[in-house]
Amino acid sequence: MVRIAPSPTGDPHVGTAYIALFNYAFTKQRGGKFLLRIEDTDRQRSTRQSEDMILASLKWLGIQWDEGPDVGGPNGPYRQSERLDIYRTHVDQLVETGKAYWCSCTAERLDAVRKEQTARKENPGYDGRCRFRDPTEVKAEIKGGAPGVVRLKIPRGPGDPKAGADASSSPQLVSFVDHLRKELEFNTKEVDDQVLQKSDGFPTYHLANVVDDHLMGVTHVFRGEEWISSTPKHVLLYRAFGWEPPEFAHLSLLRNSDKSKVSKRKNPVSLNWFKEAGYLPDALVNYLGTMAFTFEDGREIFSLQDFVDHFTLDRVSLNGPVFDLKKLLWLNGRYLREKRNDQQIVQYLKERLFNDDYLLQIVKIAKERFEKSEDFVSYAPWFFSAQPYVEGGGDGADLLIRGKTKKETLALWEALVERIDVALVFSHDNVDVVLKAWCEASALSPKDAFMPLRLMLTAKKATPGLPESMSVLGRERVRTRMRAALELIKKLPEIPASKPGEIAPASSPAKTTTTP
RNA sequence: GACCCCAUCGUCUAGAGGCCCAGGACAUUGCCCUUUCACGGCAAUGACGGGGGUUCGAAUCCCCCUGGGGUCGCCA
Repeated sequence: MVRIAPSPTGDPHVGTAYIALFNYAFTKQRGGKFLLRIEDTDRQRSTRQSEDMILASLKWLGIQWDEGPDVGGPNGPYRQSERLDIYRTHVDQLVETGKAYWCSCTAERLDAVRKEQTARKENPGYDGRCRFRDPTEVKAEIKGGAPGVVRLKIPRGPGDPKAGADASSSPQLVSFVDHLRKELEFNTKEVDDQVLQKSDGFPTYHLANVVDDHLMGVTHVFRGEEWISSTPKHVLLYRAFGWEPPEFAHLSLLRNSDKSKVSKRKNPVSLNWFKEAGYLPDALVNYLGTMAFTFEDGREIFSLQDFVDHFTLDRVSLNGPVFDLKKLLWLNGRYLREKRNDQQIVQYLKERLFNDDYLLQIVKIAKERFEKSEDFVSYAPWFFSAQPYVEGGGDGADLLIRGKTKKETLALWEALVERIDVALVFSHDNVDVVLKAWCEASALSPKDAFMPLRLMLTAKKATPGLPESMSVLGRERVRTRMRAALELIKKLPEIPASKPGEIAPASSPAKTTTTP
């Protein structure tokens, strides 16, 4: 029994699919079950909409689970928010057996402690104040309104600054086997007295995932490398409950081209985007498979079933693979040519690109501007191409903002992408607000800023209004187009002024015009 | 900074001591096919991070360094 346990915050992530795929292959090969659990313990950020998208995306990719919130199963419920009483019981049990304790420290105090520790060059972490206090006193404070959390009492060894009266005489080591590596060992002085239950009564990931994995009968945990350093906490938790931990294996993380952990700021990561941008699910699954696995016979093109059939842990690689959109594109092309017939492609185009819903949105914002059907095609081709500006051969010179240097322009566009990223809903009205706020904060006039923006998104000077065009394109496409265009700007020679075609002297007054 | 993980072409990787002056794929470049562009075919460029060991012999084993990454939250 394995699981994928996504957190329903935001868009479905390509990393979720990647981890899900490896879990799926491992368990299906040995006839095991695959369950999907929703880790919605973050009350603020979890949404049902996000959950729905994640489920839909994984299904789109053909990765189907045997148990989950939508299909049910013997180990439900599969949403952590529906298992609160279970966690509470378990937390109580830990407190009663002295394996965990209540803590009433405020966020301010914790910050201060961390600061001091950092200043003293100690590792930041909870200092264990409430661990050594009278529990009834702590309880009273919590009743009186102090925040109340429950922390795990990590066994402490000698020389551990957080040990207090609990220091045992021998070093406290925790080890576990990572099936893709070897035995990994940690000293508990590197492990924090982790919060298990937050002050809102919800469990933290650490508690919920351990309790659920145990109760749901999960035998193997395949997850991202980012979890290695919290695995000791989990092992200690299993131990506190008196349970046997599952087998662990940590997969290396997908990377941006600069080798950092893949992120939306540097790469498209939303499965929604891949779907909208015309990537085929089987091609994407194939590609994700190649990110950390190679077939013994060297084949690079394989189906999900092939992957399941041939998967083996000793052919999993641990280098952090760079997610290379170019290679995915090549693969996708081969799938389109070799694994789809003409009829299927027509069908696919209708569904993905020329579906009624999308066309309707476009017509709604563009119809005033055309008089016959073909006008529509010549007027709005950028609704149907991935990167119109870049593909159109633009060099980026006309994307500079009037009166700004290259560097200033880049900073401004970056700031706008940032605002677009955090906008709650990508509706016409919201985009309008975002654009206006950005102009205002940057002391820009829309007149100077909107044309280059329009160009980078559409490669055209005449388009429907920017906010409505952007909202129809959607956040992911807007971000991707902007990022691609920014790369072009970066390659531009350093020219102080920004009027295309105009060579400004070194003593250009451009800089003096940057502030109104 | 502390702890941990990782280390072969620009990228994904093959390679589990001699078969490797390192093989494949993407990307790049050139040629062929072709009215064009693609597709396809052929070819070229291109890597074992550095230093010590072990060994008759090391990309492969060990150590150190370096580099990259992750974690250090009442987020997962």
